[in-house]
Amino acid sequence: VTKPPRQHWLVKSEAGDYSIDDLARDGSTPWTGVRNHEAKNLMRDRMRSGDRVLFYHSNGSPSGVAGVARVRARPSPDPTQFDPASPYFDPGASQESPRWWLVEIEFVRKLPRTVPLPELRQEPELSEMTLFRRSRLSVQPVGAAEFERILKMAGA
DNA sequence: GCCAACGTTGGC
DNA sequence: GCCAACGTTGGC
Repeated sequence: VTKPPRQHWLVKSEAGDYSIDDLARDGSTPWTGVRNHEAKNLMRDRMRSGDRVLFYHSNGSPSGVAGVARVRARPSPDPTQFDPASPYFDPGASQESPRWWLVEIEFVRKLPRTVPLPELRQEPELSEMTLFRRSRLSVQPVGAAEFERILKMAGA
């Protein structure tokens, strides 16, 4: 039996909203609130338990990759879509046919330093990253070589 | 805080 | 089905 190839991802969060330190404290967290279909489809259909994830702080000064996480467990419906009190409530979703899905994200480590976006942009090996072309996609694939390169840049 | 990019909504 | 208006994201 051959193992499936390891996949790599990047997820974004504003540090003031939910940071790598928050994830370290919680251990793991359901990645709620994604309301973009492409990002949702990646979580529902492509992510596998054990996949490695770069944790990116967006809208920061500077923005950048701050930590490493991993995917845990199977995709499940995002419960916030059913909660009228949640800002992520979706009146068009139902328990029978959920519209939004998530995976659990588990803390692995905080990087020795946050690798800032301008530095990522300057690195030739990273020139094809989805991050630069699809800046608003909050869950996105990352190449294995890109992933390793960024860890090196962080001094990890 | 500003604004460009871009995804979504809704009128027609 | 087109596209203008609008809201949100995220870099700076």
